[in-house]
Amino acid sequence: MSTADTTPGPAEQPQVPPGQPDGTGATRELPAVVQRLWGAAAPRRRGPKPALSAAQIVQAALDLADAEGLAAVSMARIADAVGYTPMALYRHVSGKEELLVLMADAVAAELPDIPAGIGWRAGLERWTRAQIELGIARPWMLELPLSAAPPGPNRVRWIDQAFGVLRPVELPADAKLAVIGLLAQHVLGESRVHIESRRAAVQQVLRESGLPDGTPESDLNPAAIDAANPYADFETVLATYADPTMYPNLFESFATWPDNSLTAHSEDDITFGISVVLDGVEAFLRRRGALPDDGS
Amino acid sequence: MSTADTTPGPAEQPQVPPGQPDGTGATRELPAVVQRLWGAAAPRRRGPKPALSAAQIVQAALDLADAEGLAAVSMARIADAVGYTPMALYRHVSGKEELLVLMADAVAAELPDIPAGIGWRAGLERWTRAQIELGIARPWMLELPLSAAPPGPNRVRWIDQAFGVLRPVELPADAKLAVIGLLAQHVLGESRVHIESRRAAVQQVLRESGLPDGTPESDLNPAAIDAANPYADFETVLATYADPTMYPNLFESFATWPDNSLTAHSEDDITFGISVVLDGVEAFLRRRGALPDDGS
DNA sequence: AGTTACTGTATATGACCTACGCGTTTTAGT
DNA sequence: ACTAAAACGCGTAGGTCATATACAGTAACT
Repeated sequence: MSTADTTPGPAEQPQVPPGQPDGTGATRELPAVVQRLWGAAAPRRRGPKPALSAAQIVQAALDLADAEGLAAVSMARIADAVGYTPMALYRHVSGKEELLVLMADAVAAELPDIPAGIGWRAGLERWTRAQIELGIARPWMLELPLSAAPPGPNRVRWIDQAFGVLRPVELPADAKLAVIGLLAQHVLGESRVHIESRRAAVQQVLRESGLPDGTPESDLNPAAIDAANPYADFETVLATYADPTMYPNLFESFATWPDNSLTAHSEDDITFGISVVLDGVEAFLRRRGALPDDGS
Repeated sequence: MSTADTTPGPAEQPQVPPGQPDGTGATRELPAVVQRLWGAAAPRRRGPKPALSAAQIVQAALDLADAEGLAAVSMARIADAVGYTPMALYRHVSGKEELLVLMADAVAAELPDIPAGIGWRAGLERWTRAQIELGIARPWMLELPLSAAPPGPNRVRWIDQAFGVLRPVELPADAKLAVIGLLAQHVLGESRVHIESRRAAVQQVLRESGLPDGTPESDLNPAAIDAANPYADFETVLATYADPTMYPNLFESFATWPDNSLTAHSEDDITFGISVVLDGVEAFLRRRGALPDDGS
């Protein structure tokens, strides 16, 4: 409910679709979805007052995705949720693709503010971790076909936060952007791995307890899920099919394994990933002489 | 989806576990797709000799995906390509989900061997770069819903290669696996960014030259694509809608930008990402005392 | 021979996105 | 106040998709 219900964008650009000629000559027509993303301040027009709104539609889509996954997000289901017919949605959203883009930006609104003055490393760690946690809380985000999705206000705000963290670091802006982009990539992969690993663990618990496939995760013992080995399938496959002469290096490592079994991806792995990447970033910053003297 | 309640599927006949149950006690029923992935040597049975094969189907799917993207990969299109009816495919593949898993493993067969003895860092760089290049060559790979996809022989071989690279490094196997997993994540994000950046550049060239949206990339001047600024949309959006007071840190960095414009993601960014991550890995290895003395 | 298992096919179902056109409602311009 | 334009929500329908089901032909085994 606290999400983007009303976009109070001060940049109220009434209805002028093309960018304005502001000297830079960047007068290029922007996709319609961009206008919808950026406030697109409703210019009072004729006709009946709309009973439905894009925000309502997006909210219903978010609820659906949270409850039943992205596959459940269909125009029909959304229309049902808001109490209208499927075709009514098309008055407020150009199509499903645009809806997904709006969803992607809407979730970014929930990302927290990074407090200033906590240092670049702690700041970047918070920035990265917040995104990973968001990805874990809303696994469907990773399924979004974000191919070349235009940036929305909330996502830009999140980038702005990263630049805020990097404010005391003396580095050209393009280098900062490269670092931020690197962390954003890491986030994507890390939450993906975490989610898949958890899904595998849930599957294993389901199989062991003999419950049907559609059992909701809430019916399971959380401790059992944490204890389950998400690599169980992998191990079984290797033991059943794989030939040691075919994968000599893998089996050699297996042999020296403490208990011959793989360890689960967990919270510790998230910390591991962040710290390794930030170590790399720190090396980069040092090499560029970008760290203040107290940043040793 | 797993909504199929106890639906055995049309192609469920060979319940004979094709692999040799070698008495390790790990006799757990594996998903049917695993059997198809791992050889699953067809036991000569009665009936007409199959004219079609799973390999043909997968190949046709790969061709389709390469030519027109993953969205073009439908059972009907594949059937048309191989000259059979859509339902014929289900005799060789349990469904579309399995087909996608088979595709994912099939492309991994093209990954090269990493030569031994080139050192852990150069080896891991090759390993990482090869994957990124594969992702760029086949962008649809990143759209695959690989949720908890079981590993296939080619993918396991690729993991084995990584363990081969890390052979001289003294590290417990689980730590090696964590490092490999971290790099695999990085690969995912890096190719994704690269692809989206390129797609944006193509779009920009298309718009500038006034060509229709469906124009194949091959009709464009490659030099123009390389020269195009993939951040053009981002810049225009910021200039048109964004308020500097709303994104102070971002605009401050903008102000000190050399030429006030963003730089393109290119080959250099791939190198940057790999080197930063490997720097982090190196710091980790050093901390664990895992590097041989000559590895300074 | 008969039996059995396996092949590819034809038909059908349900879900999905969305183009098109309709009647209705409200406001802008006169 | 009156009119006309514009926007609203809806009904219908068409196309694509994955796949369940029933069927006819074929090859091996008994």
